[in-house]
Amino acid sequence: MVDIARRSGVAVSTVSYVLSGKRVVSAETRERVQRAIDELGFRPHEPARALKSRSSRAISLFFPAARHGLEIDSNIFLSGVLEATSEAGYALLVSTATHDPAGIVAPLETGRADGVILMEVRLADDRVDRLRKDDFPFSMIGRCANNDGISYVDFDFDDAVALALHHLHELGHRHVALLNRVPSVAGADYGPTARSVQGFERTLKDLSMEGEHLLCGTSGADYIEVLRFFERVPDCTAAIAVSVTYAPLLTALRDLGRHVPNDFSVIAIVASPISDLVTPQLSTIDVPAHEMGRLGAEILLQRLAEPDAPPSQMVLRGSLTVRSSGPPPRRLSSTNLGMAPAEGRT
Amino acid sequence: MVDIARRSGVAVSTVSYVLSGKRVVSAETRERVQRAIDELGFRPHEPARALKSRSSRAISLFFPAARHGLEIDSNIFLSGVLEATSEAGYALLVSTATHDPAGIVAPLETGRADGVILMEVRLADDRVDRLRKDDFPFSMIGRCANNDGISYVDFDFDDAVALALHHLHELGHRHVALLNRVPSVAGADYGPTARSVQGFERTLKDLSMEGEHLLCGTSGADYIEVLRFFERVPDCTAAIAVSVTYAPLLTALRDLGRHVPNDFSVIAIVASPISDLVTPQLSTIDVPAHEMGRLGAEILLQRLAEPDAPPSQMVLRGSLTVRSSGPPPRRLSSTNLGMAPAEGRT
DNA sequence: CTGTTAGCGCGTTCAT
DNA sequence: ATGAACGCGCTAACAG
Repeated sequence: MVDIARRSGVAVSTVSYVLSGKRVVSAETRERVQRAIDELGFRPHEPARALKSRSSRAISLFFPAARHGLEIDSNIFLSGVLEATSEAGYALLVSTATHDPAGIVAPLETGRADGVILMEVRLADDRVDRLRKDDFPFSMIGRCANNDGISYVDFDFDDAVALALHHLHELGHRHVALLNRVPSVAGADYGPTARSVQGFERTLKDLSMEGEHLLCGTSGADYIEVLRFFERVPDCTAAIAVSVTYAPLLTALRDLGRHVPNDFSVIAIVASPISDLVTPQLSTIDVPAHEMGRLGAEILLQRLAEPDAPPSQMVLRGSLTVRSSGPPPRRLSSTNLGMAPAEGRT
Repeated sequence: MVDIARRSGVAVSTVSYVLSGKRVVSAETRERVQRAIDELGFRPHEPARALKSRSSRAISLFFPAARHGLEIDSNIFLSGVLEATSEAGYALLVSTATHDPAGIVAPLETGRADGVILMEVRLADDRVDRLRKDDFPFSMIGRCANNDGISYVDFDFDDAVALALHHLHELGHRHVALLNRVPSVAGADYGPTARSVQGFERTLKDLSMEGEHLLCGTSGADYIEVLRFFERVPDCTAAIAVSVTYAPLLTALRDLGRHVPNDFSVIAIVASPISDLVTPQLSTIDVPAHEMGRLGAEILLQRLAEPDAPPSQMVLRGSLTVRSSGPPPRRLSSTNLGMAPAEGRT
């Protein structure tokens, strides 16, 4: 910087002001300085800037997939976060911390990041308590039971399941399963699981339907549990699959000889572009993961810009996309083991 | 730091040395200093450390998924990278830069990162030229045509396709399609595409088989192209699907009434844990994405530690996992449109 | 084995 | 509209 000051015949402070724009600089000198900057290929040194200004212009994202490899959705969230941060000129750090509260504040305490975005938020989350204690800036993709003063974006799983259930009811189903991931993935009181069950039970009652809640793993042979279940409960003619649980479900149904969608209906709740990867194509409720990532970052950046502004809290609702997959559902009744969706229970 | 020096009755430099371990400190004073650190909850300020030591202890990963949302694999690579960096005490920055060479050097030039990991490497890559020009430390997940002096990990797509083709030949297939993603995703001369085609054509010749190379998109209705193809070429009884192309393929086959694996064989080349999500379960060649991410980071970190060490260059080979999906392949010949795998062409 | 001290590159206050 | 000078928190000589 001293080089470029000399080269353009000004003081270093003037160079700084040209860079930051925090003081009026005459058009002429500004241009002269700018030329020197371009010619020397000068780039301001971030750590020095951060040291002096006490702001790293970076935020840290707690990234779940670092631990359990199957969170294919988190990718989409990440792309949204990245879009927002880079537009705002912020760098994005991904942190590998677990749910341990000490890990989550490390980037903040060491001055690596100005704020943190949390994912996989639990209804009662130690990390949130820790961040609140020192009033660190953060936002959440997801939400707790008590969210006073916290900015977050969340998806309305309660509503999504209700929506799915209504659709299945219209198709004639009267006995439906809800599949959630095993708690090991996101902890015991994981918001989406809790709230999807809530919506499930309420709507079952409203529509006088029967239903079962199933927790299942996704790797390897976990599908056998699912298979056993549907073997035991043949009346169950449809399922709502949250996230990657569609995989064990579809494998189990295939092994049971139940054809989707002719013999069995499935609605998957998945991050939006991933629904294109599911085969056979299923009706889905798409989680706008990219947008949620973007919003999650934006509300944090806003809080960094105006610390005293009121928190942004939003819950996004999903909408149903009906896909007709494969041949139209004319019945091939002789080959069926299960019930036909159009008939329901007798 | 001056506080903790006073509190433990030593000089600030001693505190620094306790922290870094770069000088021998007597067990007694070390413990005294450490106690003060713990009591005051002191954490060294990273930007200051970086300013003085000219090292950010951070590396930057160029993350493809920021642009096109469907690279579900990149997640797995990321988790591997994250594992290695965090173990080494490095922070991980994800960069949203495109293939533009200016973007890739930004974190290096501003002192935000000490090195860069590249993904989606092209056979001739501008970014690589740029990094080489200023001798910036970097590693690649993937490789160029000319890799002199560069550390990289890559997957042997040539070998993988050859392996798949041999297996299909043993099953009796004589006409096979290779599906790659459209070039728009990764650029015109994308290594995996080029090398998979290479392995395909060589092995076709070796085994006297016929084959076709197909580029396809994955979103929405792209599968129709694939459907048209297999309608036009009914002799083709098997396919090798690279990455997410399995989705349009399976959808097309289903719409054509060709049952997998009874009427048609598919081998997918996918990042390893993702193969569990594919329904129906397919025989796969798994790309060890997590391990590749880990290695990609490790070879960069090693280069940062010993700049003069020879570069590490590794090409990982895949192995075939045969999955029997659904009912055993007894033939239901009346319902078939296509050829049976066990019979091949007549 | 430990203390003293001079910057690292930038932002910013105070002067002019 | 511009310059001079100090210090952010830490590291690494150099001295003892």
